[in-house]
Amino acid sequence: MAPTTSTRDNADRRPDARRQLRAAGLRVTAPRLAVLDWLAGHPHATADEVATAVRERLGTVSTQAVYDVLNACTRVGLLRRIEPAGHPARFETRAGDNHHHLVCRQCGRTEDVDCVVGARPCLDPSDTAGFEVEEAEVLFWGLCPDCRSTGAAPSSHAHHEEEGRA
Amino acid sequence: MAPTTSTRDNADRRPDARRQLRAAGLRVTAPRLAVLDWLAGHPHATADEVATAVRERLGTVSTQAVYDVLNACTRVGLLRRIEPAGHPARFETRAGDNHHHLVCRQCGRTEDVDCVVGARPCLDPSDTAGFEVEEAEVLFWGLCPDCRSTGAAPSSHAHHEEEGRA
DNA sequence: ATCGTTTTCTTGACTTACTCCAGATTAGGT
DNA sequence: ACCTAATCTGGAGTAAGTCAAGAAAACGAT
Repeated sequence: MAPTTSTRDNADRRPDARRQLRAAGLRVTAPRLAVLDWLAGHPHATADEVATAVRERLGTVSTQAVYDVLNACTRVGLLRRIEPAGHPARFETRAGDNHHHLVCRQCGRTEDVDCVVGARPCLDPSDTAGFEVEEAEVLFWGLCPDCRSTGAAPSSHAHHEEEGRA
Repeated sequence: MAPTTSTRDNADRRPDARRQLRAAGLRVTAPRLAVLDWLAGHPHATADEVATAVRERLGTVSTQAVYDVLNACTRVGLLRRIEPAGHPARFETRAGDNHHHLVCRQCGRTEDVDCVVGARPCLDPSDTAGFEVEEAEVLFWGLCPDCRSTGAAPSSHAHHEEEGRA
């Protein structure tokens, strides 16, 4: 949040990221380092949040670059993408272990939940319908503490706030 | 798929839908009946597919009307909306029971999976972080039979087909 | 240290899947 | 049959992300 870092390109602040990128066969670039570095301290951020943070550090970074970085890192497994229905995608550096998420229906706030079961795919469908199942994604939907206190209980349907457009 | 029905408004083909709408406090309209009726025989259809099907039956129906119907019915629980990451939302009439889904990463084909556990929320997170958990959504990701045979194994990262844009 | 190749970043248009708005239309109780 | 609220129509608007072409870096070899 508070950019205590100087304006100059501080590409080496997190040697981790550098190493990880190399190991994954990706080139080490300032935007990539900045994304990985910042995301390590701010899990579950949206692409937009990442872009803002990275720009604060590096100056100008194109939206496209941010998406490219996020996609490339996700592809090689350095990042994990979570896409809760109705909310923009969120990214986290905690990838690889198989943990799940708790998502607030209202504000989209996302928290980690350790896997209830254990190893991936962690659950088995009773009938796979011929599919080759690769992963079980578990999402717990609810209301975060903040949204709970701000009224608007999601209990029964039809409260005047998500009311179609009548 | 084959509209064996005559072109005229066959609003009564599915007395079920009529009854359900009334019970839910929604007005009985031709688009609503058509949507519910068709969807009953074509689960996991996208809004676009629904629109096409409904137009085949009723002639002109606005996109907005389709979305309104889908949203209204979802809101009162006559329909369930599934929104797999990276794919448009899908709708099904099997709502209320708590079953899960199997989604093809490639083509988005969706199939039902009966709940492994039982009653909602069906799973409990170890630590709710202060959230009021309401539902556990389980999505099994994989490849459907068709996409499996069309090559493109999703096994390891970086095969030339989802290659960012290099 | 410099070069050349390959990957990555920039700019900016475009797409998809929806939602919003204002006004015309219609359902259904009385 | 009427009235009024609920529902549709048509068209613009939005959010989130993708595509494309060329400029600029990064890496490896010289």
